[in-house]
Amino acid sequence: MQLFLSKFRNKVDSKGRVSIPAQFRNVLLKDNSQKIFCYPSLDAEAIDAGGENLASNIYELMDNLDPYSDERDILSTALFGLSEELKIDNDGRVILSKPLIDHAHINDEVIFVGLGEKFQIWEPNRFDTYLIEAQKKVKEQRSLLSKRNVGN
Amino acid sequence: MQLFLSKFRNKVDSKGRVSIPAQFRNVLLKDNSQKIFCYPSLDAEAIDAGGENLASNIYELMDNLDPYSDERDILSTALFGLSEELKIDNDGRVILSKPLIDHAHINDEVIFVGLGEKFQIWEPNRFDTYLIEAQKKVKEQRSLLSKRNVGN
DNA sequence: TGCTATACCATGATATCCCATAATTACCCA
DNA sequence: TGGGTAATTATGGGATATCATGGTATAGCA
Repeated sequence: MQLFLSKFRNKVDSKGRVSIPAQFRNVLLKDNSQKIFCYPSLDAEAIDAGGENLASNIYELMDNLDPYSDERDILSTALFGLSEELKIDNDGRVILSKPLIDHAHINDEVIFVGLGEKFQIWEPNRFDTYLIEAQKKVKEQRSLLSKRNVGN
Repeated sequence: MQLFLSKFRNKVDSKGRVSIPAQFRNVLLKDNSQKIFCYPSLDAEAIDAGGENLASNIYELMDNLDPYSDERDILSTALFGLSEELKIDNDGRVILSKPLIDHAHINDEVIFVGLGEKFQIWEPNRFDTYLIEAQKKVKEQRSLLSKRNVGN
């Protein structure tokens, strides 16, 4: 499978349309998908997105639950109820839904960030601060790791 | 099979009519259904709904139960006694019956939530509280649910 | 008559489709 | 290697179709 890599900054136009980066579209095509599957990230103020592949991973999760149980309803509310399939138009654009825009605080520009088998859509400033935080954490962990590694 | 996904907020007009979201209607069409099959949710103050597919799944479930068991009696009363088929009119709307409205405490607006093979109809405020619970639960169970994708 | 359900029509908002353009990138060949 | 040409891409705008919603009219029924 081809992976979503690197990041791109695109505009949201007056009609709410955003171009999916061409590189990402190519990955989606291999996935034979004219849509992207999206949902609000659980840990971040961003949108998680991907193609058929990502979608079917989530469907599989749900398949493991008892079809008519209370538990399944609750989980599928949060997973399916907040997910969307956005059609990609002929020019390679999608329209983000209001709930997704709100969750990610998106205004008139977004960053697409490749994460391998999925990608995220961020409001640019939030992504910057997130990135700085993330790098800080990596450094901390690395110093922990290297101290430990001295021993064995 | 196509799934019910995402959520939509629609109005109930003075005659009690509600538009079924177009996306859901498309799923129902694949199911060759001009009606929706509805019943009060067992565990929630909401309405469960779906197409032919949902109805036949429930019949099937019932068939597998011991004909003279309490379990079957209870389920069949709870589901079939209270279930209805609502016609979808030419403009894509249905009229919710009084019992369904009462059970879900519906007023003049509703939320449609896709849950995969079925969807639910909620009074918006009640849905909000339920959703918060659902999200909490997903986060708790994330480690169980997802090896890869759902989380980060 | 009143009530209810159904069919039909009207409208504003939104989404979708199609085309145009500028900027960038890929390609080719001298 | 460089330079010019062609293809791709992101972005904008206008026209059209779809959708949710409200209203009117008609028919059935008690």
